[in-house]
Amino acid sequence: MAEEIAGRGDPVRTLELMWGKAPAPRRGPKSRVSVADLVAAAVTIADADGIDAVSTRRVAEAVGISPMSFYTHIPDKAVLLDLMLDAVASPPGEDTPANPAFDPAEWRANVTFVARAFRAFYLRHPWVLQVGTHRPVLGPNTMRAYDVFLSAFDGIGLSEVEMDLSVTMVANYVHGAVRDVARAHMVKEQTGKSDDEWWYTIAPFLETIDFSPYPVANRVGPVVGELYGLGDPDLAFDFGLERLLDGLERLIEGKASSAVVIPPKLTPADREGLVIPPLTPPRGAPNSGR
Amino acid sequence: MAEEIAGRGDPVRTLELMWGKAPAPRRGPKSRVSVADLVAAAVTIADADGIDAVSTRRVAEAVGISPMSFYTHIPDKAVLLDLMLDAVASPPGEDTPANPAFDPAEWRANVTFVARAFRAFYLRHPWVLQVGTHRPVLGPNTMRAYDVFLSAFDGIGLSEVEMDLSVTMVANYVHGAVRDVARAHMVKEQTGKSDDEWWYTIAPFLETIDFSPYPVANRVGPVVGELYGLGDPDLAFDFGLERLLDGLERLIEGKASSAVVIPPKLTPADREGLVIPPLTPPRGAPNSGR
DNA sequence: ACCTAATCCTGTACACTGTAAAGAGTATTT
DNA sequence: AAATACTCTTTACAGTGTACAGGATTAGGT
Repeated sequence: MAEEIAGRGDPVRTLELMWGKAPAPRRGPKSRVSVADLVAAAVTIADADGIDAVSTRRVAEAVGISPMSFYTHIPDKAVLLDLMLDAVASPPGEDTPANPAFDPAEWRANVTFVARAFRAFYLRHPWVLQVGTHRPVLGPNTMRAYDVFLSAFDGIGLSEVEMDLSVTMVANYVHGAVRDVARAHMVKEQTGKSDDEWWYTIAPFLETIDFSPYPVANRVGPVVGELYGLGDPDLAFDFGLERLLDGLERLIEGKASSAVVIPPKLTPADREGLVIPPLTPPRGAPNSGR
Repeated sequence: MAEEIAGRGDPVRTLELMWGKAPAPRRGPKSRVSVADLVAAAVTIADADGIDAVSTRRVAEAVGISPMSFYTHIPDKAVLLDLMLDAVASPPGEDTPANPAFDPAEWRANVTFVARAFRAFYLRHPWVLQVGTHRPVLGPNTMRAYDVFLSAFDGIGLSEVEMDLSVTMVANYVHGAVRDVARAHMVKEQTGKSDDEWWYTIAPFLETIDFSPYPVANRVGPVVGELYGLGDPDLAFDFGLERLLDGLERLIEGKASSAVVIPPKLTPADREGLVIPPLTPPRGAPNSGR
């Protein structure tokens, strides 16, 4: 019942493993398995049976070593989760060109594209939504995804800070919006019960309840329900995305003349010379440019 | 390692417990504890020590019964999670008036208010973010929160469907945006390590890495880092919210003349007469109207 | 060739988890 | 008084992450 949270292991050790920069062992027997093998096995399990099917024992068994041998290669389960997140952020078979050609004139289409790709990524690996990451996963694949994401906002008149904030905004929105759909998918697979069946199961009970204390919901709910049945996640996603794009457009239009939106409140400059990577890389990768 | 997902127990039983409509027992000894006691204890534990500290044994012990007696009152741990979510959605001490007076003329302020309140709710109960809900929590408190949320969008020229979509959009955005902050809080409390320390720990390693394959990120990252240090979550939140509001404003402005935005694609009308509650109540409550 | 140190792999063990099963005690209905 | 329905308890099982100790294998230093 340890909760699934990545980013708790020794951060440097995690990064070393993620970038393949762990110092090569000088003595001792050759490993029968590699870290990549373990991570790949874990991802396979997670894709198939969900994140709670990923146990150190099962991963070890999948690659053919004994349970405790897992810890020879990966110090923690938390580290495994980090490695899984970066591994899945850009599937090997679907590499993207080094610099995706985003025409700034088509920025709405570009942002829509990366947002949809990001969403598709979550739907392909829904377990990612269940892994809480309280630190950015600074792995190569995640960085790549962040770079592509950022590129969609490049050259359209936004400052660097605004670009980062915009990526964060869209990524956050996508993350929030995809939850319901992804979970619905998972539940359908696991329990075989669709949303419709669930509603019909509880409908008799709901009829016994007085909804008058919730007047607005009571007015809106039935209308929405009749028009869209039990909800159209794709519609909801596009609706929100369009609003976001309109909001961005207004920002871009107003940039030329209007006041600066982001106040540059400098922090004490004792960080000079320090390599500070991006603040909030998206968790996972858009499967962009195919 | 069972994953924390609510909404898996018998839905009707869950609803009965949530609305206090479980049939009163006709015989047998009086209960020493109530469902509300158990839920309250569980929430206390979650608030204090995080969601993975909430075990059936610990909850039972907290109310003074033996571990298995838990199951006399609550069928599942999944049901407990649902009950916790609705219980926390509107703390007893902070009740709101039945109809919060939202002046439609001030809709931007109103939406900002509910969004901020929603965000504050997550920061007060960060464990809510770790509980995956694949079904809406149709409890009284959650309904109330949804109703208040909806009210902020009422009377400003949006259709019912657009109101629902707008609430969903804002709720999704807030959910996504609050993750990092909430987790940072939790980690700070649990490990005593702040984001800054984490960055300084990994900085030496990061300097050994070639970031040139990520040109845009490599350009944006340092600028953002220098201006805002390790990130200003409040700023990022407000930035995204302002864009959202601008997008909504454009929608509202264009409503009078322009074409209908939402195509009314009717589903087969075999749902007539069925009471269909709101599609996607927000998970948790804005602490609105104080 | 030997010894030592580093490394991989393994078995055992512990404290947890959710909860199934069975039974003991208690209050109400018949 | 007997049957019933309910609360609460004990025991038990299959899982989990991982600490610890030891055995097997390789390379470097002598």
